[in-house]
Amino acid sequence: MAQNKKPAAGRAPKNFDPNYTGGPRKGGPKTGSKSPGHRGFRADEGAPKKQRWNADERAARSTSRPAGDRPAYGNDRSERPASGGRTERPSYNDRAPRTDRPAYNNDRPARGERPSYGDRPARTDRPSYGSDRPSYGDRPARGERPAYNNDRPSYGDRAPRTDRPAYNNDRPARGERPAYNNDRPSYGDRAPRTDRPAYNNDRPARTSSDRPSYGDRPARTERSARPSYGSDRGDRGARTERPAYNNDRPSYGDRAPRTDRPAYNNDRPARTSSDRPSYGDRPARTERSDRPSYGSDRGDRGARTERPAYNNDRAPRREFTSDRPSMSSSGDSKFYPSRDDKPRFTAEEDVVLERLEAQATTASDVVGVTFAELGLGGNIVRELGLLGAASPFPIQAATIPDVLAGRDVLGRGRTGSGKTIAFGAPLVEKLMENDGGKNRQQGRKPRALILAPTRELALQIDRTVQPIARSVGLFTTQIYGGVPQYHQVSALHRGVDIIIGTPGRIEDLIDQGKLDLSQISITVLDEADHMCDLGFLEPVQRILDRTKKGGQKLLFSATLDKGVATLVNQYLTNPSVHEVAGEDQASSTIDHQVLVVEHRDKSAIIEQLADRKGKTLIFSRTRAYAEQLADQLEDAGIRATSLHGDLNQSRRTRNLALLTSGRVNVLVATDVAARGIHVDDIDLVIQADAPDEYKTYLHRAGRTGRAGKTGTVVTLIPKQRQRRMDELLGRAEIDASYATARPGDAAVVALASL
DNA sequence: AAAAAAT
Repeated sequence: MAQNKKPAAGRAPKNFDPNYTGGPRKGGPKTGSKSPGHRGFRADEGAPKKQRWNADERAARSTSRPAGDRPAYGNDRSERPASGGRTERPSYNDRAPRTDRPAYNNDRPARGERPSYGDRPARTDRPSYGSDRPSYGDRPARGERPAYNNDRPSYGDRAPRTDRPAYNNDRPARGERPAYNNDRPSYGDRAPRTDRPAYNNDRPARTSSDRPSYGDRPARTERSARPSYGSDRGDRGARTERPAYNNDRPSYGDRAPRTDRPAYNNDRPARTSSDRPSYGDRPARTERSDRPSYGSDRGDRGARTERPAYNNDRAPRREFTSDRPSMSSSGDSKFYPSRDDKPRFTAEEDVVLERLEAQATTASDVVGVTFAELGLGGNIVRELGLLGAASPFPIQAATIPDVLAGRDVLGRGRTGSGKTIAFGAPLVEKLMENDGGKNRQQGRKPRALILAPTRELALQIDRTVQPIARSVGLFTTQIYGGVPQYHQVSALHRGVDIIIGTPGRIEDLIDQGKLDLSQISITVLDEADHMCDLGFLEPVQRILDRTKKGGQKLLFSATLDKGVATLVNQYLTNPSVHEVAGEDQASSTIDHQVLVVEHRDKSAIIEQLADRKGKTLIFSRTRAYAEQLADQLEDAGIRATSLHGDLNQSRRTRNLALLTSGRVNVLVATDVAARGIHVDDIDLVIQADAPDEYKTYLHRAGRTGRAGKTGTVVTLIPKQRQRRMDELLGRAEIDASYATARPGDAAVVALASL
């Protein structure tokens, strides 16, 4: 229970109260008797209140040490037993629910029945829920759930526990569990757990022996009163515990979509057609809508204005590149002369925007150059060496001097080319130079901000930037959602120099008055083009508006194009643009293959591809499919896990760590993992669903073939998607080989044995 | 569709 409180620390206790009271009361007769009487009369002096405060304090303490979760939890642990709550726990275990468990468990085994749960009263809600599903707006609630799951999991999972054994068997390597326990501090701490084994053994007997004690409970009396289970069920709807169960379910709720999946898949074929219409958004499309029949459509295709348009785009693009030398000499500030072109494009279109005119740096240009020569201080250079960056990569050599000179910079470097250090190191150097000593005081305001599109990326950036910052006595903190605010806020209170985070929580803290960006003199947008996409642009603009006027701005991305023109025009002054020359297909270490498959063969082929030794990253378009695939692979005996936005943050972090550490070899992810995430030695990327955007393709593919290593990208597409795929690969300037594949084909086997 | 805040 204390567990529940912990997570609640940063949030509204509201959510937890119901469960909380529900739990304790039933578990401990004492609390049960107290609550009715004392609550009404004395909220102030009652002993219960003290306990609560203690619990809060505990929670606060534990949350205050996120960095050192374990120690904090450890403390909790020690307290728990002392609290005596444990003594009561047993009674908790005796809870009616448990009695039900057996029954519950019995139902569970037939997980497939779950759907049958739908028949239950509680489930009835689902339908409505289901209808809400479509709208993601409701999801927010979901975000919570996951959180609930963290604590509860242990709880709700209890029934599932029966499953555990099997689960464990599947994941022998789950050394994580410890980590898992950490997440579930309170839970794991529970005596019951240790007892579990014993418990289970007792169970059979227990039911009979405990029953008497059950009889003692007031509530129980009611239970016993229930003549038939059937009636019991009727009551279930009203059962307070249920809600709790439901909370656990959420994870299951995710499953619901699964049911839809089949339908979804079925729709797919149709999709191709529906997607086409999306093309209709294009000017040329207007013609299309006129076309009554598809057949006629095709006939017209040759004449399609769009096509040529594509070609036209590309052609100039190359010219642009070839013009580079002359252009770059023309001046930096006019890199966005063709703004007039913009209106022609809509945001959704996957069109190659003109490349930003850039100063190209080649690898040969930086031979022999050192970080020190670029202007970085001794401590930073030393730290970079420790991080494995002995000498600068081209993109770093290109941008560091300009950043140090205080210029606004746009940097484009292929995935895995070292962009984080390219902005991180000079950023720290600059802050240090401006640090007159008065900036070390407590509560000083942050002076640099690094924005990223996903939490994992923010975390990863911090892992690189923090040591660099610390080497010169500066502090960083992460500000992103999905975790309690407390630690972040207290860090801000102590005073930090560099903030690394995602837009949502940063805005949230600003609105709460807990974060002041007025002293931010350097702002970095990583994956800048993505940050300019619909849904991100406005929050980013609001955040930039809060930073110091005239502050330095750095925009980085592997696919930096004129999609960032809005921000550039609005916030940057005379930016210098850098890229690394010679980064094209020819220099790539990635092999691209497209497998044309029958829809019904898709899952079998994915399974065969993923059943291999090396690390494999699989991308799916939706969270639900990612989850389904991960389950499918696990069922097939392949150690796999998933990464997507339906998981709570601790799971996301843990699952990613599973792949990083090699405890699983397969990660199935949504595009949350497409950009920036670095995991060593991923040698195969499978796109279970083809991406819609060429940039997405490039970023997903960029998860492999890093640091000069080789990698393979396999994209599965249905036959009717071939043409779209051609276009996309064309825009990405990638040459891929096509093959039609069936399960067991040589091509599939060969890929799996890579 | 996904991501990004939380309640």
